[in-house]
Amino acid sequence: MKGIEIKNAGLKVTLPRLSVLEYLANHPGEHFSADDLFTKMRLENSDIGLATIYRVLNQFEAAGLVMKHQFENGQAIYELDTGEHHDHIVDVDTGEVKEFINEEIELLQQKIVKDFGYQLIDHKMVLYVKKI
Amino acid sequence: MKGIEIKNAGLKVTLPRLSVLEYLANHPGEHFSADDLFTKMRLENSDIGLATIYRVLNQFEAAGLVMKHQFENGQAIYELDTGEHHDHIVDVDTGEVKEFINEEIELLQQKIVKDFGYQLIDHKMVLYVKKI
DNA sequence: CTCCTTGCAAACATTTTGCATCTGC
DNA sequence: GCAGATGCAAAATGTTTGCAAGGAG
Repeated sequence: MKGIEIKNAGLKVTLPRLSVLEYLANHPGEHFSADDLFTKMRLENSDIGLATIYRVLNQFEAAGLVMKHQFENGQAIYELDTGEHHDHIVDVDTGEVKEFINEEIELLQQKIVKDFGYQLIDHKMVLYVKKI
Repeated sequence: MKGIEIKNAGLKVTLPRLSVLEYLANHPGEHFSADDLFTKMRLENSDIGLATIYRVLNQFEAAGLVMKHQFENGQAIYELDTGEHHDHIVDVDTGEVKEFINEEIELLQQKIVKDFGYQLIDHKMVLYVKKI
């Protein structure tokens, strides 16, 4: 069960928190808005509230359990943080999101910020694409 | 004057549109939210409305005159589109935004999406940094 | 003169917060 | 039993839209 991760985050192990974490874990590689989760979790089982989903996602993000993204759609998108860093490809026609990683680019980014006199804390790269 | 660019976008050359475009042109390399523009333009001269700023910025974005960005702050940020593509470095402590471009990364991005069977429409890279 | 544009206020969409109730430990 | 968590409704935030009045061509 996912209880340990929640406890390690300093949070009580409650049903809504477990539900959110398990829902995300059961849908690896997928990306959900808070409202997506609300609608789908309501259908599947629970009587969770939307405000709780927002609160829980924020707590999980602070704890490093989930990642939050802002693509161009206005609403934030969440996914489980598996620890493996990756960037995103968004199909502008379908809205489909895929993941990728490229070591060469990662190294170039380090070099760029060092040249500016900074250290890299985080980064975000999104490629907007169409099918050929 | 900036009137020609507005006319070329198929829009009437009006005072609010001129004011926004000139304000951006007079502050090159800076990045503004709609509300930033509203507040600062009200102070400087005009009696422009916030809704007009949003409408004008959207029209200018569609016309390719300005670029719109979503960093992690919730509100959209606009800057003049000079035609020279660049990416962004955001200092997480100060909020300061700098611009950079790296040809090698641009080429790698093309290669990545081609390997996925896509064509690259647009992309966005933001490096979040701290001073060393 | 006509159509497009404006400013204002109201509507909207997303996210956060206040509060009484409920739950995990 | 108590501190913390929940659901709901209300508030807050950022952006868009309806509309009567104003302005460009």
